Amino acid sequence: MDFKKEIINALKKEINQDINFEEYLEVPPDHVSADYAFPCFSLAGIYKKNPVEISKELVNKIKSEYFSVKAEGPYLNFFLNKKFVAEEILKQILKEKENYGNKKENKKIVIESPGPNTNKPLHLGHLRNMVLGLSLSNIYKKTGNKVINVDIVNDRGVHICKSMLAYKKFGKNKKPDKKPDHFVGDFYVLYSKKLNEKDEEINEMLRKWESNDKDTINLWKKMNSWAIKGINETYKRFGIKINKTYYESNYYKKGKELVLKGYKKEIFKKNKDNAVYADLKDKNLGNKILLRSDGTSVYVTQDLSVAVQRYNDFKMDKMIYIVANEQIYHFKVLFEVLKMLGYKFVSNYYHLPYGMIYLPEGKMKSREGTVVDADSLMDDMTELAKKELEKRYKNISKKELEKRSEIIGLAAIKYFILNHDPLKDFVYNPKESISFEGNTGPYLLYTYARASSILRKSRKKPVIKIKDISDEEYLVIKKLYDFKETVGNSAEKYDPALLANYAFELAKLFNEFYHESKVIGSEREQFLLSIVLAFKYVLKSALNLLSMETLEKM
RNA sequence: GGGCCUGUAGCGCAGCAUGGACAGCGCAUACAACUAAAAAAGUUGGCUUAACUGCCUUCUAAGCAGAGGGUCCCAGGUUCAAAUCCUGGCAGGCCCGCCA
Repeated sequence: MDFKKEIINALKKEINQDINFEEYLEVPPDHVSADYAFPCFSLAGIYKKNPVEISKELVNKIKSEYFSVKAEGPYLNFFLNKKFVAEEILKQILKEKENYGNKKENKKIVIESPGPNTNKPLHLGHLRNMVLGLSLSNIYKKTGNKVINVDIVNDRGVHICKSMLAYKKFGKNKKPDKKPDHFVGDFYVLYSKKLNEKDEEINEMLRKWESNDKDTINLWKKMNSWAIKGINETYKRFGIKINKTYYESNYYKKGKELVLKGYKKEIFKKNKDNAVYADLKDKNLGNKILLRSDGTSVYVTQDLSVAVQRYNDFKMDKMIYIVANEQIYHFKVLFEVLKMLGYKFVSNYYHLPYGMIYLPEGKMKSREGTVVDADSLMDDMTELAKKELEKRYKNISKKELEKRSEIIGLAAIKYFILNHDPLKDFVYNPKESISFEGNTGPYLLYTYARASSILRKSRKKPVIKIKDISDEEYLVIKKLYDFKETVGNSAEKYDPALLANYAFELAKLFNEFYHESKVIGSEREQFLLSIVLAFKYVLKSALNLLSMETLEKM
C-alpha cells in the first residue's frame, strides 16, 4: 500500500494544475505530528493568493477514508489513519519476514575489496574497506542483484622486496612463530628500521625477481604464502568471502600488450626517451606514463589488463572498486585510458573512494609500525566485550561467553566505521570505540536482544488486531515502513551509513516504546507482540546488511 | 600552480542528492580548595571503578525521561523561502611519480 500515492491522487483531483506533486509532498519535521505535508507556496504564484488562504480553502475539499487533513499555516498537513496504516505495514512485514524490503534489480555486480599487500598484515584502513565491501555486497543482494566479490592482491614490487630482503638478512630461515602475516610484517618494519631506503640491494632484488631468479622467486613464493595464509584467517574472522582473486604478478606484463596495441593505433604517444604515455591534458589529468622508457609497465598498466580481464570473466553490469580516496586520480586515469582504447564497459566501472582513518597521534604508517592492525583491534574489542559480559552474567558458559563477545566486539568495530560517511576522514579513538553506550553497535544488539526476550517470555501469539494505538507504537511502525526506501537509497548512493543511521533511529524508537508500554500482561499483548516481532525482522535485516550478526540473548 | 574532498554545540557525527514550519543525534556535564579583576581555563583533593537531574519489587538500566549548550567556516547571489543551489574567499586533508 502506497500511502503517499493516495494523498497525491486526492490532491490531483482537487488541484487541476500542472504541478509535480511527488516533488512537493514532503515529510514534515519532527515537531509537526503530521505524516505528510503539502506546502502551498507553489500554488501562491498560480492563484495569486496568500498560501495560508489557499491551504484553508483546500482543506475542506480533500477527503479520504485513509487520512485526515488539517490546514496549518501555509501547509496542508495529512494525518494517516493510524490503525489502518499500522495494520497494513505490520501485515506486510509479518508476511514477508526477512524478505521485507527486497527488490529485484537483476543485475550482475562485481565488487573489488579489500586489496591486501603481501608484505604486512591488514590494518585499520583495510577494516574500513572490508566492512564497506561486505555491507555493499549485502545491500546489492538485498536489492535483487547477483554480487561477485573479487580481490586484488598486491604481491609484487619494491615494498614486497623490502620484507623479503630483511628476512634474507635477519630471518635465519626461521618459520613463522606467530600469525604468519604478522611474521612477514615484522620484517617489513625491520627493513625501514635497519636498512637504508636508498639501499641498492633492494633494486637488485627487484631486478632478480623480474628476471625470474630461482632463489628470489622461491623466497617470494614462501613469504607470500605466509602472508596470504594469515590474511585469509582475518578474512574468515571478519566474514569476508572472495569469489575470485587476482594477483598483480599475473597481470603486470599483460598490460604492456594492451598499451603497445594502443600505441600502434596511435591512441598513445611516445616521448623523447621512448616512454609511452596517454595525453589526458584535455581531461585535466596531464600526461600519464603507461610504459617506462625501458619498456616495463607501471601500476596503471597492470590495472588496465585486470580491468579488461574482469569484464571478460564476468560481463557484469557494474564494477565497483573500493579503494582509498588517495587513489581518486589513479582511477580517473584508468577509466579514461580504457575509454581511449575503446572499451565501452568502463561506463559501468565505478570507484568508491573512502577516507583515511587516523589515530589520535596522526596518520598510520605501517613502515614505522604505528598502525592499529586489524587483528589486534578485533582482539581488543572482543576482550572488552567479554569483560562487560562477565560483569553482568556470572553463570554463563565459556563457550557462550566467547561467542557473544566475538559478535559484540565485531559489531562495535563495524558499526563505528559504517556510521561515518565513507568519504570522510575520521580519527579512530580507541577509548571512544570501546564505549558500549549511545550510538554504538552494542546498543543495537542490546535492543534486538530485548525484543527477542519479550517474544521468548510471552506465552501468547502475535496477532494484528488493533483497538488502540499509542504514539510510541505508531512511530515504531511507521519507521519500519521506511526500511525499503532506506535500502534503496543506500544502494543508489553506495552508502551503508544511511542504513546505519536508520538502524539507530529505529532502535531508539523501539526503546522508547519498550519503556512506555509493557507488553507481557498487557490487555493488548497480542497486538504489541506483533509490533515486537515485526521490529525484530526489520532490525535483523538492517544489521545483517551492515554485516553485523545478532544475538537472541545479550 | 592545478584538481578532488571536508568545514554543522566542548568533542564526535547525521541532515545537503530532491531548498520549506523551532537544524537532529551520540558523547561529555559533580563538588571543594587554589591560580584569576571577571570570564574562560588550569592545578590539587577526597570518595572510588563513581561524577548534570530523575527513573530498576515491573518484558535485560548496554535502557528511558528531562536540562543547559549553535555566527550550520566567511561574504555575496538566486528564491516567497538557503545548512541545502550558484559565485568568490578562508581553513584543513588527499592527489597531480618512468612508486604501488
